Amino acid sequence: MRSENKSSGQDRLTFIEAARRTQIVECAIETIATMGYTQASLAQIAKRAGISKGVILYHFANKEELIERVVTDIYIAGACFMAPHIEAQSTMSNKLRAYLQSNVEFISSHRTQMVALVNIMTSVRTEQGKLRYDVTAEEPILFALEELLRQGQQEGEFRMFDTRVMAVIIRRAIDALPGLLAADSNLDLEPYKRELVEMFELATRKRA
Amino acid sequence: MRSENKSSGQDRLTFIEAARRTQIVECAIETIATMGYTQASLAQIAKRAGISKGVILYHFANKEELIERVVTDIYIAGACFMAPHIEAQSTMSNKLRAYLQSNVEFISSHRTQMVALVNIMTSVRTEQGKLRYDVTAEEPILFALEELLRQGQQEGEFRMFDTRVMAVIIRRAIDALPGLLAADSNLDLEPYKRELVEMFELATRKRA
Amino acid sequence: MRSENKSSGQDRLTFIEAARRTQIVECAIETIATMGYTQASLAQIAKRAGISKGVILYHFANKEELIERVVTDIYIAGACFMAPHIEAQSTMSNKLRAYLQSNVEFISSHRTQMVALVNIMTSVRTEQGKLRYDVTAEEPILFALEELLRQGQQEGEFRMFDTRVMAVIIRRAIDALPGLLAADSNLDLEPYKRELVEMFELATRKRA
Amino acid sequence: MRSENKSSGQDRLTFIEAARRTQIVECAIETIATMGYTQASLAQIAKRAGISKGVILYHFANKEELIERVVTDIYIAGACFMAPHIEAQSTMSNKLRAYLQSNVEFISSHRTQMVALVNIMTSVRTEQGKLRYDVTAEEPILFALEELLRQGQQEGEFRMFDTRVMAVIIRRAIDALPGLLAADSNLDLEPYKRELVEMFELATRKRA
DNA sequence: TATGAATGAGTGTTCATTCAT
DNA sequence: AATGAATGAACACTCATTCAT
Repeated sequence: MRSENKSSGQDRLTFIEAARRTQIVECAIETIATMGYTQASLAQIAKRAGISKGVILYHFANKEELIERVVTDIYIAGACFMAPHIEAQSTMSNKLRAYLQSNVEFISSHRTQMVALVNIMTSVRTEQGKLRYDVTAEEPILFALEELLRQGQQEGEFRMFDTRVMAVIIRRAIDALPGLLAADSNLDLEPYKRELVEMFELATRKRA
Repeated sequence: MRSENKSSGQDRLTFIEAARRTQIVECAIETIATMGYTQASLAQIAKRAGISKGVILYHFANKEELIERVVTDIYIAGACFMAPHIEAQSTMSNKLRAYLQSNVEFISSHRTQMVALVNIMTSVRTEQGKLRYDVTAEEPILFALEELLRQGQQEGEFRMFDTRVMAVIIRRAIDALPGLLAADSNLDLEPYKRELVEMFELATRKRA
Repeated sequence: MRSENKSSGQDRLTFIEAARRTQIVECAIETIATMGYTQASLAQIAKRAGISKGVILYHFANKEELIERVVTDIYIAGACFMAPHIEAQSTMSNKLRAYLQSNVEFISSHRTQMVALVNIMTSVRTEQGKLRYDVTAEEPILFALEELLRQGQQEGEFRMFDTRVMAVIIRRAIDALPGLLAADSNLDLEPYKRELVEMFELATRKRA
Repeated sequence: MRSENKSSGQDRLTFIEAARRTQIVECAIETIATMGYTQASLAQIAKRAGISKGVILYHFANKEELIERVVTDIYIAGACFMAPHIEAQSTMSNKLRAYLQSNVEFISSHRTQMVALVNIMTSVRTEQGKLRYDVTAEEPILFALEELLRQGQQEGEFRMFDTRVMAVIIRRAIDALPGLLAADSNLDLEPYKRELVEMFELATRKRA
């Protein structure tokens, strides 16, 4: 098992081990998306997976470790999906549009994951009571977006707004979508995509 | 006590009863803001109030009722503060600016309450696992804002965006602030206010 | 309840509270004496007391706090029993005899308590793995005995042995008795008392 | 493996098998000495040995069997060290002195083992809750010492004390040392050795 | 010979809630 | 109007043990 004897050389996981971990992560996502993080006890997750509670703690040292894995798995999937779209564009305003569009598309095609993710982000707290995975705490993500905006300003495409404020608002606008999906899982996100693109083009472009 | 024998006469609460309820609500707010909703057990709230756990459940039928009171108290205070500012304006774009400005000002001057509120909004769930007090679930608030936007469109001040989408994004942008305050309680909100006003003016105004 | 709101002024406990605490402590003692500390879970103790597990944790913040109470209760009872016997003697060698005799008598008349106590002393460990209540860690007790021995040396009654070593051996010799009782609860301790008195008289007295 | 198919041939163990068993026993000793018996789970022992938990249970039928092996290994080593010293003496009082001295020396030179042993002796219990390896339960050891004392009395070297009581006290005095070492692993045992020898000579010798 | 995987009973602890006083 | 007492279900987590490979 991974968490106990990491001494076994490489981090290469057994086939079966990797499969179990994936299965558990998926069941955790479904459980959290369905019942909310607070109700998603290990017992509930195990029940959904059709395994015993102990199995989870065999593969993950903690509930914390499981949740962290859920979060990073989703983040990585999102980044892998979005990156090519953004890099394919040359101007910064086109990159911003690609950022918004591909992000909404990813959310739209990964609804369960996104509902779970937002759930986690707004629920899990550190021992000091601060949100553990909050957008505002997700510095890397926020910073990358700020960087894009800054570059757009330097190259004369964007007006001189406060990049931190704009980045926060953009992330918040995007992160609203999973919440909307949680309330109505059949919601059509197309209008949101169009509107987001237009709105932030208007809000960022250099004034005439 | 209120919850059990509200039939036994008028809805007028005893003086002492009202005071106790107010005190408990305030302590609940402080506790939630400090430790997060999940850690804010009745025991913790009672401890902060210097009373026994039972007292809370004497004045409120259950924890749910207490939390609901916390939420509505804060909402009412916010609405009372914002309304005059908005009504003082005649054009819809000025009303929107007043909406944004007064909302940020209220948040800035009620930090503890706002942190608690956002905490509740992102934590409390119904039995079905849906967020109980989410912005998206706060139809009245969202609807009022949509109404303002719609009227601005009708009067030719605003361009023809999707009012629901715009309303959601505006609310999300504003609701980001308490989260930022929770992370850094000394944060200066002035730049956010300025930027929000400018951004949404750009995003809503009729194109040249 | 005591552990939660110690704000209530004096440490005066309710009648019923004190009774419950006493009852729980007694049941804890019986359970530990019967099944050993390791098996004496809160569930077992509660079962023996005919109450729910939660009641114990209502009256004692921790299992740790309960155990500490068990230990100090027994210590205090022992000290209260032995003190008058020792103080009644004027010479130090007579005080040592009174110490040994009264201690054995106390053990003999509090068999269950003593078995539980030794059980705890040899089982409970700190987070660093050291015994929490070991004789060797019971400095006050050891120190008091050393003091008696030292005074006996100063007054010329005892020979010049290492007081710390002698004190440890005396305590160990006495602490052996509960273990013997645990193995055979009907064991007659009289011979032990006589022999202990004689042995340590021979071992401590000034050589001819 | 040994426990299951010991019938399938001689009791001769494979080389590799013997080595593994020795290694596991040593790691168990270190783990118990370091963290205390209660914390010394199979997982911890396996971790220290760099092997999987299952290996231990492959070589030992259960935890109990492993612990028993730990205990007997240490006992045998102690007996092998002490026996020659004792047998080299002709008078019984000299034998008693040799017994005490060689025992303290063995303890002093096998600190880890002794700490582990005492840990086990004071922790492991039978299903009925009695100590499994307690001194008082170690009849053979106690009996051998009693025999030495009895012979000393018969040959007129020792006074007529109760041999059982004296044997218990001697064993308890000696068994105190590992506990002292656990608390302070650099403790110098020389004073203890000298004092023990003198004390028990005074306590056992025929009165003038 | 060895291991990774899984289990299920058990641990101490928290908590909203009930109820008699 | 208020409290102290009690409850029982739920929680994350630990552990010795089993078993197929």
